[in-house]
Amino acid sequence: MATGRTHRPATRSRGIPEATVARLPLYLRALTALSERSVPTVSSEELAAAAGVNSAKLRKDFSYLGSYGTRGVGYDVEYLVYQISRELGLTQDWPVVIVGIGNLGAALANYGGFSARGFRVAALIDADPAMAGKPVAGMPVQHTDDLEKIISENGVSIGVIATPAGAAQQVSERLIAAGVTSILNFAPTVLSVPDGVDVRKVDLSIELQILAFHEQRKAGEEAAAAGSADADADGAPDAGAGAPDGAGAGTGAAPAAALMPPAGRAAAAAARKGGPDGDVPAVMPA
Amino acid sequence: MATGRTHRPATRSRGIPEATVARLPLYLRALTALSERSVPTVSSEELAAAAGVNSAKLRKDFSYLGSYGTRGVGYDVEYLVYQISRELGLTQDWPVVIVGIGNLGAALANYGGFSARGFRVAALIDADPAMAGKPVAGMPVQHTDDLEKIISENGVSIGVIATPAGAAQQVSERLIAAGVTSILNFAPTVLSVPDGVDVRKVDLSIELQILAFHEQRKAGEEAAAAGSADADADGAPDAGAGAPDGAGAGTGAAPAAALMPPAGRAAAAAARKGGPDGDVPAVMPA
DNA sequence: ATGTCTTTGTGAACGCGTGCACAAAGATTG
DNA sequence: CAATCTTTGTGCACGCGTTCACAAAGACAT
Ligand SMILES: NC(=O)c1ccc[n+]([C@@H]2O[C@H](COP(=O)([O-])OP(=O)(O)OC[C@H]3O[C@@H](n4cnc5c(N)ncnc54)[C@H](O)[C@@H]3O)[C@@H](O)[C@H]2O)c1
Ligand SMILES: NC(=O)c1ccc[n+]([C@@H]2O[C@H](COP(=O)([O-])OP(=O)(O)OC[C@H]3O[C@@H](n4cnc5c(N)ncnc54)[C@H](O)[C@@H]3O)[C@@H](O)[C@H]2O)c1
Repeated sequence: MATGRTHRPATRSRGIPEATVARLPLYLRALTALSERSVPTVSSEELAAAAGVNSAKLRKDFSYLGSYGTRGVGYDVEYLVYQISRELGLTQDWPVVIVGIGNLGAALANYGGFSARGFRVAALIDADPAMAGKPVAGMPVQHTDDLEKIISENGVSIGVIATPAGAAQQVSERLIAAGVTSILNFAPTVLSVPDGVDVRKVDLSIELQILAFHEQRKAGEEAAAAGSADADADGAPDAGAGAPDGAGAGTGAAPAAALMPPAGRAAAAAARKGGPDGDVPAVMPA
Repeated sequence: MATGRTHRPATRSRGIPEATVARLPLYLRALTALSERSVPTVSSEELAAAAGVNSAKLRKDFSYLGSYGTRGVGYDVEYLVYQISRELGLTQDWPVVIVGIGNLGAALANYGGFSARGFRVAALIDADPAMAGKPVAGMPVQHTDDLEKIISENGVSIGVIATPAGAAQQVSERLIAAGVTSILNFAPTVLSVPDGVDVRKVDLSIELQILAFHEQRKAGEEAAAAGSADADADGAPDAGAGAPDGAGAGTGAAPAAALMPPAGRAAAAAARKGGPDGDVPAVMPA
């Protein structure tokens, strides 16, 4: 996920819970699809299924927006599309700049889903002089020197950062100084920004690591289940992925032992899914 | 953000809370940086600052892994790097396939951050016959026909979907049938998957919409504050930056407004940042 | 050893988010 | 108009996550 937003009491602002806000785009997408099929109304049950959420949750979410449904019937699709769009601020135009037009930045620039929802790529900015003027997605790349001018002249308040991690903080500072108050950061770094500026991050690496964690846990459970017959029931497969935990020098032991030998790793690895996967070196970042 | 995971009791699994798991990669990144600078130990305070979280939260997170710190001193960097890596399952090799080698897929394939953490791109798969054999990121693109074989032979359990939305569900089904149990989905669709399969999604459009919501709210508050004297007095650099907003591009073509009630739309638009227009309607979400 | 100082690990309180369950509201039918 | 059926809107309870605050643990100095 991309999470983010610098901490904030969240209170105040009479408004909608953060969790609900994060789901509104999901509802909107489902509703738009229904709208295109000229479906006039939907029940909370149907819409919830389409959006992949619980229907009670959906109704509660909508209740924060007001009472837009009709009991016994459901919600008017078109009306709800409008209400959610308005709530999200999509009834206005949001110029956006993308900074760092490399592999990812170029892909983003070419992405059609941008303009589909009221967002407009106002400019593409890169520090590489060789890129300046070069057209990407039918739009000339502009040099970082003009960043402030571009932000200011276009009234940009949302910036997307797709530069290398090392440049991200500095780029964010320039964007903010120029007037940007919302940043979507693709660089794998924690951005430090002043209050009042929202930052959301998208980090591929983190997503994969979270998946790997669950994958490992699943493999562990599988191994445990296979090992002790098949009487799973509710075994509560301890987190430590089984073996490796207890074995490794217990807690409180002298920490100085830098890298420990990957003990029971073999077990978990062997328990992997089907497929002749013999090797498995203990690859480790350092 | 990317959020996701199909619902799940979440409880059970004697283990680490989901929220903690999501932060471990963050800690790991900060620790890796310290490790590269040969810093031997860090306090929870320092590390928390580097990771952008609360120090109490960090300590509690680590407490789920065990007692790896030394009171009065802090945490041994190398040791912690190892423990977290092990917990996340990064001490083993995770082959990954990317399906849909278009703009985004190609960018992902070229991304170096993949292999940096134990993930290895095992194959690039696309349905376009014209792509087959073409090298992307030094690796020949393979055709979808061989998807099952590729998954099976490489023991792949993590798949990345970067196809158009329309193809995502079907692709996920093929991946799952072939043995994949974790999916990172970049297509803007809700994937329906069986229990036991983890799905995380990254949706640029949703992130932007969430930012737009907060941006709009900020603009509303600002307008309200400006209307009632200038009682703010809170350092804030006053994001406005004085852009000739209202006049220029502004809210050019009304996007979806053509629909139902033409109510507060004008007000919302007028409340955009900067514009020192006199009016100031107390823009408020209904 | 003893005392002081630093920092961890965690008990406890609190707030947010989720989901159940149901009364109320309105449509629909007779 | 009354009865019935459908679906919303929400009160309530529960569990997870966050944060505070502090006792205990250990390092370090004397
Ligand atoms: N490519 C991916 O799939 C992917 C996935 C996840 C995260 N990321 C992250 O996104 C960022 C970009 O990735 P990429 O693969 O496109 O890298 P890239 O090297 O292809 O592109 C980076 C671009 O940023 C430009 N740049 C460098 N410093 C700059 C500055 N100070 N101001 C403006 N532009 C600057 C460079 O000229 C280059 O064009 C990296 O931080 C990467 O870690 C990429
Ligand atoms: N480009 C971005 O920055 C971006 C950002 C967010 C989300 N997305 C989403 O990511 C997805 C890919 O975006 P893109 O810009 O790379 O699109 P694209 O059209 O450039 O690439 C899509 C690729 O998928 C391939 N494909 C189509 N059907 C397939 C199938 N059934 N099996 C395998 N491959 C198939 C196509 O041949 C093509 O190469 C889209 O769903 C898009 O909405 C893209």
